Amino acid sequence: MREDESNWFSKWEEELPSPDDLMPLSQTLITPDLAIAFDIRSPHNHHTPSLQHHQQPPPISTPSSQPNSGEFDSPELGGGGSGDEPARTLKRPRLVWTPQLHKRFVDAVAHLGIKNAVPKTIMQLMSVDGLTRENVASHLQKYRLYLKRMQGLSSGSGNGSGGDPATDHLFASSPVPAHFLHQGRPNSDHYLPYVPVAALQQQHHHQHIAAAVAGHHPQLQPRYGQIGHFGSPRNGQFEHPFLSRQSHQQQSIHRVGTPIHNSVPSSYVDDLESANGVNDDGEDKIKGKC
DNA sequence: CTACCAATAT
DNA sequence: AATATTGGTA
Repeated sequence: MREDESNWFSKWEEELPSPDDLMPLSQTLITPDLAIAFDIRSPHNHHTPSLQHHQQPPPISTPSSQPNSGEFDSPELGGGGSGDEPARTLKRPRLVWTPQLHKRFVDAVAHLGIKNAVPKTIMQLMSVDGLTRENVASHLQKYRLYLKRMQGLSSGSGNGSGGDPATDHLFASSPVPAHFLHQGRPNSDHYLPYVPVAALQQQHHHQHIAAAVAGHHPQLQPRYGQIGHFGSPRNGQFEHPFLSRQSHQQQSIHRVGTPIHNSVPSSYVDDLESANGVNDDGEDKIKGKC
């Protein structure tokens, strides 16, 4: 009855996302306050990678030049206008869940186990700076619905089109760990594999990826201004300019049980996965690293 | 009081 | 449709 333990461990090992793939991801999500505090209102658009700037009223000031190409809106800047900022009360741009981010999310959930996969924990495990609990909670909610939906339908074949564009979207882009589909472990004790690290770290390495790309799907996701150079026109798949670590999140981690302290992986390897698109799931390769 | 979750709003 | 925000509850 309890051989589970050995089992899950084995499974766990197999499904290991590889530490490199896990921990140190970071996105350049900047918190508004921080940005402001640092005065990063860059006159040169420092566009935040995955954040979509919902600019305020772009009243006028059409930036002139290039009607079509660069739409980087510099929010209020542009030189023009808004001299004063709303100082406090800034809204954070909507987070865009890229396949990469989602992957991280799924991995985190998978490794935490559905049971312990709650927003706060997930958030901490993801270690994506700038990510808030609410961001994760919201996504988690949707993800759960997706899982449920998927359980009910296993029949494959029905769909003729080979793709359920309407059903999956982003979620389909990352393999759902099998055990997710039927969870059976409501109670029982199973030790926690490990507890997230506190994140006490400060690094000042300036690594910058500059532009990375952004080829957004021409078909979906219509407006995006990013500079579209770089093309991988028909290549598909997007990449994001990740990087930059700036940890600022700090909360008490009092969670339970087995205090297996683990240390912070200092790896910096970003997983520039090729984001598989639809099809070809290609789980990650597990890099056996011990 | 903090965090979760489901519902609801944008 | 995808995220955010809110409200009730544990």
